[in-house]
Amino acid sequence: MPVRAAQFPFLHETGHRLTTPRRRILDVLPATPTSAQELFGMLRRKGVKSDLVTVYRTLDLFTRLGLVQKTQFGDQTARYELVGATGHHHHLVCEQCGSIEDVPLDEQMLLGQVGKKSKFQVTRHTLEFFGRCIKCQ
Amino acid sequence: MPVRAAQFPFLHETGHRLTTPRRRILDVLPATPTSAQELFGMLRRKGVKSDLVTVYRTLDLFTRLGLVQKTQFGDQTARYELVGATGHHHHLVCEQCGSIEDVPLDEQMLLGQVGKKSKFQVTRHTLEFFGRCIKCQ
DNA sequence: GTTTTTGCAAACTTTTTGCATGCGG
DNA sequence: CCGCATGCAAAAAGTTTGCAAAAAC
Repeated sequence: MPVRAAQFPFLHETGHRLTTPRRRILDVLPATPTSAQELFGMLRRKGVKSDLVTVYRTLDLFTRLGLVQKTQFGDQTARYELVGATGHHHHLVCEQCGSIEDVPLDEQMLLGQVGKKSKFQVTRHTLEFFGRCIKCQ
Repeated sequence: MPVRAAQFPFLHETGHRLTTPRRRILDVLPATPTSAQELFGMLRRKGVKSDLVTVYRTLDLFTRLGLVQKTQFGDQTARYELVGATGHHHHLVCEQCGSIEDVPLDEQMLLGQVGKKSKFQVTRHTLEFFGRCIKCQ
């Protein structure tokens, strides 16, 4: 598990503790956008006793540390995904079946366009596509 | 008010009724992302008695009709804006003061990139930038 | 007249907060 | 041991639903 080994120092370096709940959440966190409730369910199913509040707090911490990326699609649910090996990418969200496909895109040009049009200092961005997946067409 | 005059037939054509609450909401709806609560407050301040539930239902209808665009930034609040004259555009959201700047971008290239990499059929997309506005830098 | 829409109450979902207890370093 | 982190209970915030009364057409 190179991912886990690589993530742990991250906590210590920033003055946070490596606790069992945090390790468990890191164990199940996929690289696909997943809600806190879903993660909580995944832990339960693995027989790990956990608390939804801890899941939220941990995801918030991981997001602040840059380990996790938080996204929101149409609904009012936040989704979290491990940034890990896959790196920065975007999503194709099927409005019929809810499936999510990852897609890497080169958006340098967009950032360049923004820079030309405004003095706004961009630190991050979200880019999501909605429509029909191959199966639902 | 060319906007209002242009919007109203939209309702009738799709079998919906032109009611006072809908007209009032259209009156205050800005072309900048605004939450249901905020709109409700704007109506109150104008002395218009209204109901938050009606605001939600109306915004949902307008969104389905394409009059309004729904977006969600980091928080769990949905924001709605009139699509009207400004047309499709994106947002620069300041994470310090919450101000929102509009920015028109040419994203054809991105859609082209998606088309090359996947058979997914894109119907709409969201693209938001976060960072520091000019004042907050 | 009859069908859509509204307003109110209440439910529901997701997320946040407060605080005593527990665990990591 | 000291202090950050957890778990529990409860609250907050945002949104949705059911239903009788009102208003469009």
